[in-house]
Amino acid sequence: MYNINYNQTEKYSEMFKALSNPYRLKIFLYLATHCRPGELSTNDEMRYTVGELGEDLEIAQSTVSHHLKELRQSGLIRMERKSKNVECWVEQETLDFMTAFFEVTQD
Amino acid sequence: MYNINYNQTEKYSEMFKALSNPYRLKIFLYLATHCRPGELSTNDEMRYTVGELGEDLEIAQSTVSHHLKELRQSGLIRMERKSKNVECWVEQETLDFMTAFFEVTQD
DNA sequence: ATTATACATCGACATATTTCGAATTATATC
DNA sequence: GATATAATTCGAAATATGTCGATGTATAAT
Repeated sequence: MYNINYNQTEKYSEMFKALSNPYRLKIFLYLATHCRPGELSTNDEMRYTVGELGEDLEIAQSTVSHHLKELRQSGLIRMERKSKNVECWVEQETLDFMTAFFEVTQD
Repeated sequence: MYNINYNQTEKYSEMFKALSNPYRLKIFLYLATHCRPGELSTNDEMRYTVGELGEDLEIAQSTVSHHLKELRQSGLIRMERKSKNVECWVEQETLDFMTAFFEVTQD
């Protein structure tokens, strides 16, 4: 019998829920895979605005906004207003947290 | 811009949905963490029956059955009838598939 | 101040999920 | 065959989620 941090299961289930919706998963993957290696998420080049995501992924604007909010609340992405736009990018720490989950399940 | 297997996003969102429910996540973690290293899932010792899961996790029996079905359909666990009981265990291949997801999001 | 652009929130409807007791099915025992 | 045990399916009610047009709000430009 092994210790697992059962306190964190709520957090994990929230993040899994965030990724369970096809639109949200697509948005998340789009952000994650457009982060070129070596570049930091602090670099404007690899952030996407709400509008860009809607256009690129062909999702209604209000729907994108709604889903981004959920992704943000679960901790998977971060958002920051930059003048008229709101920029979005993945939260690396949360990714590491997720990766840890599947390490716990190994051996 | 990086290749990602967008064909597999449906499968991934299904698995994430399976883990998004607190009960299902607990069941899955219970199965996963009670697999002691070195033992194979083909070993009866580390399988759990539907009834055991319900008792140990204090979930109504029909609820457990329902959630196990969803975990199985998403490919996260396997089930096999053994006389009166149905034994459950995690599907290692699917775990690897999940782990791969977060490797894709890295770098 | 007016106008334009980008995003968030609201409202509303449709659909899906969750949960568990009750009824049903499968298997074993006597 | 009758009974007991284990699990699935059914039914039903409550709750949650998904979607998007319409409306509201924040910022910038003129």
